[in-house]
Amino acid sequence: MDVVNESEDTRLQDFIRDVVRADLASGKVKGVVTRFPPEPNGYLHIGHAKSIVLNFGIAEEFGGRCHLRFDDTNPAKEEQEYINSIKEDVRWLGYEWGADLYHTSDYFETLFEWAVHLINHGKAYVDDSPAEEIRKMRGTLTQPGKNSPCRDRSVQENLDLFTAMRAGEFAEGSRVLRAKIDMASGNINLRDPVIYRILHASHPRTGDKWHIYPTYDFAHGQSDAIEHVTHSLCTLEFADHRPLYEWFIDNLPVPARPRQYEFSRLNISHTVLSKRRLIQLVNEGHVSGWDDPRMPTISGLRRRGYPPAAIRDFVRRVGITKSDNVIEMALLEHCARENLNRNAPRRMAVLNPLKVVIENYPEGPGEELEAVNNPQDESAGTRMVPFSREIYIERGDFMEEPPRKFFRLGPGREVRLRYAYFITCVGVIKDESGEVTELRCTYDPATRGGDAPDGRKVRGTIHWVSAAHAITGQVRLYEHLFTDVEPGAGGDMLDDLNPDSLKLLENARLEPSLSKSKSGAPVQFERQGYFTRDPDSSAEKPVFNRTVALRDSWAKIQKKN
RNA sequence: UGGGGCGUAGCCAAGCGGUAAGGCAGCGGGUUUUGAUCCCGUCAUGCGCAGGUUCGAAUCCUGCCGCCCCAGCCA
Repeated sequence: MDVVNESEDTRLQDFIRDVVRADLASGKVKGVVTRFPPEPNGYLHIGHAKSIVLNFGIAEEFGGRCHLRFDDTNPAKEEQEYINSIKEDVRWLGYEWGADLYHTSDYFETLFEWAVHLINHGKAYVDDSPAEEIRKMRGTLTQPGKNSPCRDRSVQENLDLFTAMRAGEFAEGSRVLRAKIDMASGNINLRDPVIYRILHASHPRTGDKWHIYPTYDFAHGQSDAIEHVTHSLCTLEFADHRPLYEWFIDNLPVPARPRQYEFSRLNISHTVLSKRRLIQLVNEGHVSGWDDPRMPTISGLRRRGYPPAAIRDFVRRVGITKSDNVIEMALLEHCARENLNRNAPRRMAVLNPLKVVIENYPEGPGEELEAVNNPQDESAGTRMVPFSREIYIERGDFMEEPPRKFFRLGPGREVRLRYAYFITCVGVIKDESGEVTELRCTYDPATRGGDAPDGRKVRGTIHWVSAAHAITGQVRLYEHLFTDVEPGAGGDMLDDLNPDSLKLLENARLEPSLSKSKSGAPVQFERQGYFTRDPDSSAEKPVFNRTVALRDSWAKIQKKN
């Protein structure tokens, strides 16, 4: 394979990479530096993955580096727990920041000096107005704001007040420092934005050292400058902040001039990706936690069994643009299947067991039959699977009155047991209520391994597991968390919760080799889907989560009729 | 009624004045010891709408229309 051509073919194209290439080509920047700047106040979700893959990906592609920077300017809502989970998730996604781990709080002292610099140049002032008053004076979207009565304080008075603010001499919320820009600007962010507020909260990293904390706007661009970030990539809602970002860069003695570029955030059908709504799902108990396999969080996807490579592939396929979008969940699922098809070893598992007795098969321990581990990967080899007179098959693989095109088992019908024998159904046993409790079958010893020497064909091949050898486990089948493409579009997202998003199967019968499977490792249950062992598993009872079902054209045919 | 952003197929998305890439979904067919995978075919006389410039326009100009974001001492 021609490696050079391959990398050409897969070269990613988007407006941000265009800018990076141009800046590198013109010599505007000598190397590219990006950053992923999460606020440690929640768990990462797949929307963050888009940003992570973009930022770390660009650094990788252009031989630069990507910083991991915790944007920890608000001690009121940030916690160490989140810092830990974020690091774990970024690593799991396949990225490493090396020595480039930073915190905005590392720059608090510099930021303070720069605020003083602004005051000294008459470009910032302390405002004593209550929050409510400041809000009123800000004006509206269509009407200009009004100048605060504090706007023309002397430099000295501002300095004294700001110093006292730092010393913790004022009550929380009693005063703020504002940049003096333009109360009549059409851009509300320029109407004398608050850049420091009083917060008597203990910070996870700086403890009780500070009583004032910079706002996002006053911290972000300057942090980028301090770190010599060249391309500061963020989502569209920050586009309005860019003039402010640049105003600080223009008015402060910063060591570099980073540039901000905005792209649209990721949206996915049948789920929600806003921090607020994710928190609500967790806090109100609609899911078991941040890592519930139905959650679009990185930890949820991990527990669900999504390979990190599939997530990277997904966000790359989605692309980077400035248009609003809602990506169909089907694309994410496709990426998972494509990866798992290549990598997941195959096993047999009967989710809804129905006992089958093979009347002409000898009693006793049975035999072992060879099964292929992965038809897509010869190097995965084969394994031996025990077979005996009593087995379990899937209830859904038998119908007493099969409709047209049903290729599986029915009275008098013959099917192939995968890697085993052809069997024919010769009897159906039911209980008083009429429910089928057992099937009686005969097998053809000549079809051992699954091939008929006489060339006889069967339409169906079904999976099975030896009753005496099977281990019993719990299987969790997941569906979309929401029934609606856009949850909450019609009001409350809770109205759109899918009542069937989790189905528990307590009595699944698993091929014995499954007792050895490791949590997180993918496995395909033949004819059903991709699964992974859940950490809830116990020694006696393994638990498997369904990552994604196999495509099912039979279900599609049934739906049509 | 202010400022910013965006409109190419059901969902994404290339395209940068020379006659609409690709992926997902869908549909049709072939192979198959997974109704899986894989393979083949099909899917925009059309690029929000209306004018204009040009030999030629999704690309340039003008005017409309629609959608998203902004009035936290959140990020």
